[in-house]
Amino acid sequence: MGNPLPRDPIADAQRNWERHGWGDVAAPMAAITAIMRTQQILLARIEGVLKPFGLTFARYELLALLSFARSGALPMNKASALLQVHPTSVTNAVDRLQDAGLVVRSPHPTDGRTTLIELTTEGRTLAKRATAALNTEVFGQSGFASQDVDQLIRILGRFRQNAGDFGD
Amino acid sequence: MGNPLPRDPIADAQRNWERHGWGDVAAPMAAITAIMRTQQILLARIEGVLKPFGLTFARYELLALLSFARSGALPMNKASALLQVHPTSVTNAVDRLQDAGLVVRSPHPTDGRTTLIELTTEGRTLAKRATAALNTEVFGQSGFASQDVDQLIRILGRFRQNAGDFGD
DNA sequence: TCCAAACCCTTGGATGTCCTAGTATATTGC
DNA sequence: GCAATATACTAGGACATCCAAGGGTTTGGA
Repeated sequence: MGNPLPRDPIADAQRNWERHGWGDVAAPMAAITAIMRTQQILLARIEGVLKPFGLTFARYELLALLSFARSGALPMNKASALLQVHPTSVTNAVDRLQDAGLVVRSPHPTDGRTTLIELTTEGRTLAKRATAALNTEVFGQSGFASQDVDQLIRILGRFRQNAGDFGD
Repeated sequence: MGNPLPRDPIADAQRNWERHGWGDVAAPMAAITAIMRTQQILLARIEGVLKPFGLTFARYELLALLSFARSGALPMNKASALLQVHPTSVTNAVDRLQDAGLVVRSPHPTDGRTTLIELTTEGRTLAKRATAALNTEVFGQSGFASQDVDQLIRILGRFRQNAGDFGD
């Protein structure tokens, strides 16, 4: 989408903030902006690896989640909570995965309000192959040094907990 | 969108990865997933602060970029490069900002292909107010410890450089 | 018992992102 | 000088996310 810039645009923004009298929040601004940009880069890599499988990241996440459920099935509201996305996003993803024959919807045995999402055989197979691809092509070459990975997990873990993502 | 989960879903995913024989990439997977989730949380906070101004983050970023340009104007392709988004995304944002009277399009004086985006007076004022709000309500209370901010800037800065975002 | 409140999923609408083309203008090379 | 190539912006389409609203199901208190 573009060639490398001559200079780091986020460092420039940080200098601009300082120059305009916001020196006290320039560093957190830069850190947050860097997180946004890093997410964008990582998402693009992930989507690139998943494209040959006909998957997007949103659909892959759902598939992977189901593949780790003992029964291979989960209620939609559970999936929504675990993936931390809006219920309508799950509806959307399930629609497409179902069209692709990777999951099926089935009624909950005891609660008429709830719909279960269940992996099909093809869905389970594809999840396995896509996971292997992501592991070798993205996570296995993340570009983060080992100790930086630990730092990220620690810093972002604490942040997410403070943000109310999970108790414990 | 949901209540806090009893346990950290990313830590769970990491354990799942290890249990299924991907222990060597489980940590980077967890770090990357944490970045995705953190971005989601931060974006929601930012959008919440900008909503009263009638702005989204995408539009705010463009407005802020223009407000730091000496002349208050930038070619669209420059904005696309600096914000590191697709040109069509800039077109989209400019359409809406122009409808809101915050920017105007004007022809480039010497290059007939190029369109300049220029801040209006209202645009400049709104950018200033929105920046103040973000600084006090988001960046000023990011929830990251000062030394963690430094770590993030360092780790993510190196990552972005290796990813080809900028030279230097 | 039974009705109101709570919960679950889906539809429809607004935004944003990217990709692929298409149109217009500049630049380059012969 | 002119054709071929490159660059800039925009239109249309595919996806994803969220919010608001609606219809069906359960639950809980009067």
